[in-house]
Amino acid sequence: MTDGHSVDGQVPDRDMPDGHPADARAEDGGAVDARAEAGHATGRAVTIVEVARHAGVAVSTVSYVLSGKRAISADTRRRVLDSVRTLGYHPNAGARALASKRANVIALVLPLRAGMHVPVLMRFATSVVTAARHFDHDVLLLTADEGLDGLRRAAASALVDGLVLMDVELDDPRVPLLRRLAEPSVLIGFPADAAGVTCVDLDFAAAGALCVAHLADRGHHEVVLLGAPAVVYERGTAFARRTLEGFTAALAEHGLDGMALPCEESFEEVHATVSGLLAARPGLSGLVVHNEAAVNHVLSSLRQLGRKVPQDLAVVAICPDDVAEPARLTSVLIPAEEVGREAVGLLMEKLAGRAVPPATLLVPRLTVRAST
Amino acid sequence: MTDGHSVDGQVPDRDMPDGHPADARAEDGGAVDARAEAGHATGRAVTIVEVARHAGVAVSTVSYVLSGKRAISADTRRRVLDSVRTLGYHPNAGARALASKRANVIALVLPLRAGMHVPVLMRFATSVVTAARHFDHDVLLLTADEGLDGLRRAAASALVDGLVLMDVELDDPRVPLLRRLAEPSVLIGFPADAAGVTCVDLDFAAAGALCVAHLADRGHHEVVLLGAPAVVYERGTAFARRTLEGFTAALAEHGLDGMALPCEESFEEVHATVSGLLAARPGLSGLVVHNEAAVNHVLSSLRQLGRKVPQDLAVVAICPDDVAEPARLTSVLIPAEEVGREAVGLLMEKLAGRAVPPATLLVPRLTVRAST
DNA sequence: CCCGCTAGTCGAAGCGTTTCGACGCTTTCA
DNA sequence: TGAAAGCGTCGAAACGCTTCGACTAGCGGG
Repeated sequence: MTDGHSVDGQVPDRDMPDGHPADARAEDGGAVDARAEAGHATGRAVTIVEVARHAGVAVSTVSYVLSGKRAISADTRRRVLDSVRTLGYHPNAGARALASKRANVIALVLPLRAGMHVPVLMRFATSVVTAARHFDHDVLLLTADEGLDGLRRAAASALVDGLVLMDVELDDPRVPLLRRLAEPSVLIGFPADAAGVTCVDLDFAAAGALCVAHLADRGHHEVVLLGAPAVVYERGTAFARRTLEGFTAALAEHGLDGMALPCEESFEEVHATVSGLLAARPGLSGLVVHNEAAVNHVLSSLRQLGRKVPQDLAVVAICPDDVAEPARLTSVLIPAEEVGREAVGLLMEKLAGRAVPPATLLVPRLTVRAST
Repeated sequence: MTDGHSVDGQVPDRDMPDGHPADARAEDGGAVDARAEAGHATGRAVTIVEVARHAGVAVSTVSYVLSGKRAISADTRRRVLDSVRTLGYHPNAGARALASKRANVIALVLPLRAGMHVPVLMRFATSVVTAARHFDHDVLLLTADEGLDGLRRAAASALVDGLVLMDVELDDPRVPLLRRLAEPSVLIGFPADAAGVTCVDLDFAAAGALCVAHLADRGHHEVVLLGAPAVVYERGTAFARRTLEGFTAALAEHGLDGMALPCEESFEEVHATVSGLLAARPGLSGLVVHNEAAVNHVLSSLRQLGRKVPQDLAVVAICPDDVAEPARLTSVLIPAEEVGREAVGLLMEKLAGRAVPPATLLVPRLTVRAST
């Protein structure tokens, strides 16, 4: 409940005892960086020349202090850093990009397509932003509307140094373009032909298999996978297909009976699917749900049909923890944070000119909760 | 699947079999020709100097053709534009920003807080991106993690020209900062003290009142508002509070009996709230739901409790159309697209140095569907 | 004692644009 | 018939930073 304000602690200019921030004058007294007019949004910004003058050194020395690319004596370094703080200096991003040929910005390309679970997408997105900031990079948001031209434009104009793409399809038109782009890129998800591109994702095939193995362990003989909406499969979305493959293979491997069904996201459709399924398969005792939006509906539906979880039916979900946890669902976590971090990490490696593995598959982990 | 190549057609780099109109510098000739591979992401990018040489004009002329800031003869314009296309020229964003003091990038600040409905947030976000692109601007994504420092940094380094902030609280710590920033900003939502900042949002007070009026029209005498999770109110989120105010005022105005309740988002909690409510208020006949995440649970819950909508209970929702439509809910639309577009439009006006109204309230519209 | 190092610093040359002032020409209009 | 007022174009000066090469000391090794 104090969440809304927890951020404040990190912020120097809101330390006022009462809620009403006093006027700018009072704040400036306290904050180190505020003395220069910089604190007050005056017109012109502080430049490196002024910092150099203030510290009594050459412009290049300031630059080297800030970048650490050459040795600087402790004394000089301190003086420069002091001046930077006193004047409230922030390097001009455009000038820096022009001179260094690095914008320190990466593009996050996220097509918002039907059937994708937006909250999960956003978790990826925020983890990418956070990770990028750790490398002192910012994130430019590119959406589908502009299509390939958006990527081309951002790359060609040196607006961004590299790209992270989400929601990759098996036959994704962006992939051939990426192969030809000078800027490095990392995909979250796997296209059918991943040659020449760098990909990272949860190992969904292993995840599907893991769910089956868990249910087999628990002694179930007949299990069904409720997956993404049909449109997602038709489009060839990689993660959905791969889960399906892993699930199917594991079924055979463990000698279980079962099948997979796509699953829409409205309560009515879920309910129809579930009740149809239960009617058709009286022996069914295990359910794998790989659809964040539908998973709660599935549980409601089972409740409404009078089936107890896990007594009558065991349920394993493949979804983020914040969906699984409140519902006390045994689940394979979708590690959005980790994937985003990994993607950015790989991109930074490529930007540094280092080689990276073309494919990174994160090992799925299953957490047992109350539903199996 | 041919998409990946159809766009390539726009980069006419195959016009070259014929020699280019004799380039004076033989030595450079190689560089120009190499540009033919521009479509193929070769190393160095085309610069305005090469375009100027290719078109046989001065660099400044190319710039003026592209910016339209000075009159250029039709003939020259055509030649320059041809060269631009032939060489696949994209102005360097950093250089442009440095020289013009405009990055052509705006920041989208979106704190991802508990209780906010992410899909709705994303609709705002994408509409902001789309609108920004119409003004030839890109969007930098800033999240909460960096807090105020993120804003300060982006603004001070001239990374962005202006900011759009979402999910504004009544007492938002970002507002005082914005007032002091040189960069213009627009808030989506209203803080308690909106002096000195530009805000735009749906008129939630009017929306709440509109729902009550509609129910009163339908002859209901006792109505309840199911709102956002409690934490959202405690935090002082403006839109939640304002809906509440509008609702309460309208209740009095129409002489209706009723009250407002916060509402959590899990099915169990919703169900508890709803059944408690029905037990406590046997006369209740109308429900206003302002909680995108809970609205489907409310309907499930009513179904489970054997209450028919709208016969036993009328339901009006305040939510985006894609939630209301499938459920056939009478609703007041949250016009995310329109709000985003308006916010960007206002920001562009401010960037152009023009005055804008400090507050823009979009008039709510109610769509009658099957639930009332 | 000279040489070559290294650490620490400086000056200046770009980086690719935009934009300002200037320069010839034409038109226009007192 | 000039003066004034465009029009279309050019050259060059910024813009604020990074980075390269050069320079100076101080120092250890031959």
